Amino acid sequence: MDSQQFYRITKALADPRRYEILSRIAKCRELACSDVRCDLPITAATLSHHIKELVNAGLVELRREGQFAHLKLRRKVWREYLSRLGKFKTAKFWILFLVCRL
Amino acid sequence: MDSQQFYRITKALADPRRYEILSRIAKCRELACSDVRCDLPITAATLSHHIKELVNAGLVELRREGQFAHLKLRRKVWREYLSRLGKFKTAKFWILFLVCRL
DNA sequence: TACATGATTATCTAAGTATCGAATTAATTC
DNA sequence: GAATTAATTCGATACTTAGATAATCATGTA
Repeated sequence: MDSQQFYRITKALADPRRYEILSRIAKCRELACSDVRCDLPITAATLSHHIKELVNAGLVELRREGQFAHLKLRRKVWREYLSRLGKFKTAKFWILFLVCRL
Repeated sequence: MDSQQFYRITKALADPRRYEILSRIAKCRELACSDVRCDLPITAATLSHHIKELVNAGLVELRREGQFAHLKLRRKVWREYLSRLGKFKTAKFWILFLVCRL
């Protein structure tokens, strides 16, 4: 995962509504746009905008079938993101790292 | 960690510059503002603004000592955040969860 | 006391963006 | 073909915010 994708994902998560949308998608194997929106107080246009951001970030996969757009979380990308986010390298880490290479 | 703090943290991470700042703080046990800024192309005022966001989010602890403000990552909060972020509850999870409680 | 240094606050601006309504495209159904 | 439904695109609006400058506060030092 390159820096650009990392930052796109971070930004995509930063809007609570969009995070909620991602969360709904993540809870299912696959979900249509209309089902995502069902009880959210936003218009279809707004949802479409959020979906585009999530797809651009590489977090969500979109499959068209007839009138419907089915959404799916790209779990591999999600795992990669979590893994990268978790890794601040501390001073202790670097000392250990260097010592182990002696 | 309540929802409000969760969203504050998510927002705090969403600016690349601020993430870089957090990253620098995380790499040390403690760091003064002036050391954080050393080679960043931003004014002290801007740094101060970012620091405030990080402190408000509960991610960074600020300790004053004379003229200096020393910054430290609150690692417990960071771990809690990562843990919460990682947990989308899938349908599979809920089925397992319910079955296990029979 | 005067000066220097680290940090904060206040105010402003430019850029970005969440949201909407209206129009549009595309597939389905009558 | 006409009507319906799912989704997208466009343009406008309202709000947020990263960043700057200038002024201020607080501490340390000559």
